[in-house]
Amino acid sequence: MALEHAILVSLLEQPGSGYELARRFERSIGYFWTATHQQIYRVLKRMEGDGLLDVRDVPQERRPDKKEYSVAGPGRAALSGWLHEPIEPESLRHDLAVKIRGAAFDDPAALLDEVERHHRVHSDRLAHYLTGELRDFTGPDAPAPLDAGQELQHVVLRGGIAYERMTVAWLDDVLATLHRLGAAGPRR
Amino acid sequence: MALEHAILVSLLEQPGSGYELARRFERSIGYFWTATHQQIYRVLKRMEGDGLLDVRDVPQERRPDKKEYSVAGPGRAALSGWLHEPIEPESLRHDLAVKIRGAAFDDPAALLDEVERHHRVHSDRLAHYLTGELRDFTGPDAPAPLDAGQELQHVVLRGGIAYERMTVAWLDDVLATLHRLGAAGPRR
DNA sequence: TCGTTCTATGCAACTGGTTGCACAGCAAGC
DNA sequence: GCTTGCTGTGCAACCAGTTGCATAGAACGA
Repeated sequence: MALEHAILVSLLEQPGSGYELARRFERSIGYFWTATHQQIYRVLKRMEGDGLLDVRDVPQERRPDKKEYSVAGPGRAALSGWLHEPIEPESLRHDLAVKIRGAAFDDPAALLDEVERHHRVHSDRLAHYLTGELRDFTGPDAPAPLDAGQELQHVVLRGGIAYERMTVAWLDDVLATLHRLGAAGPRR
Repeated sequence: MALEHAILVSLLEQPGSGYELARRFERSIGYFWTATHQQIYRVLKRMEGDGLLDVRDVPQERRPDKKEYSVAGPGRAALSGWLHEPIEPESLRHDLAVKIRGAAFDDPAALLDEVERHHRVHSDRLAHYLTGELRDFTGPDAPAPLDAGQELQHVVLRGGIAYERMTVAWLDDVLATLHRLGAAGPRR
């Protein structure tokens, strides 16, 4: 259950409410682990019950109160334990690849729009990551000597950048292949 | 539920039993969608009940009988419908990245073994994919002009190859970063 | 002959994640 | 004044996927 661990890491980097966590999962943490707010609230409650997290009610002006979570001692221990456990190298789960192979039994050209749409999404993500990298790590406003935490965040971000770059290049390959098949023989 | 669709594609490419499907999910289809035999049997049964698949009992010599599944008309229609639906571009779910960010709050050097292990697994997968590519698509024994289905299988395999290559390169980057941090200051 | 491996199928319990819905206060624009 | 959108929290139902276990015949080597 890596969501728990992702939450621990995120709260160690910066304590926050469920809502704030949900927003982080749309951004940085979400680059490599996604979660909806419903799930986050549920897991936070369980983790609090298990003593992994501390909560603090924070009244706010001009907005609803929030519960700010932070990592308690046992939470830190749980994370440390997990870090020392081996995990399975994970495999892809790529619907689009299933579709592409399935297109052999349908009209390959019909996939063009879909593939182009994915291409746009991944290009946008790539641009977004590159902007973030410039802002936080390589640009003039970035902290001059990065500390260990920042170095590690950067190497993870470089992974996201590499992934998106690779995906965009592959989708170019897919598009070229689909065009080639469309030109050769429209359908089976 | 892409497992259903992955099964349809696989059975269209070649009818087979649950057991054979499970083996394919360890190989080619498994490059981009994984499933255990328990799940496959359960889904096959449901799909048969829904009329998407036909079954045929095949007695075998020297081994237990098997049920050979093939795609029925409605199954083909279901696949075609799905191919025309847009799907969400998916995001990574990468435990290792969570661990790497978490290492900032523990001993980064302790991750070295784990990262090296993942590096080996991905290198092996890459080698395996490249062997398969040579055998089925680019080598002298490959069919000379590929048909549409083979072209599409090949472009998907190229995606797997690109993914593994990218991952191996990134893990090199991660290793270098961890070494650098270990040399600079052992722990926080 | 005995343990192991391979083919072949399956159930049951659990857990993690998704989807749909609800409530509430406040701000901003039409 | 009304709708829209943002912050903030949550429940309930469902579904997909994992884990552990069970069975059974045949082959194969120690």
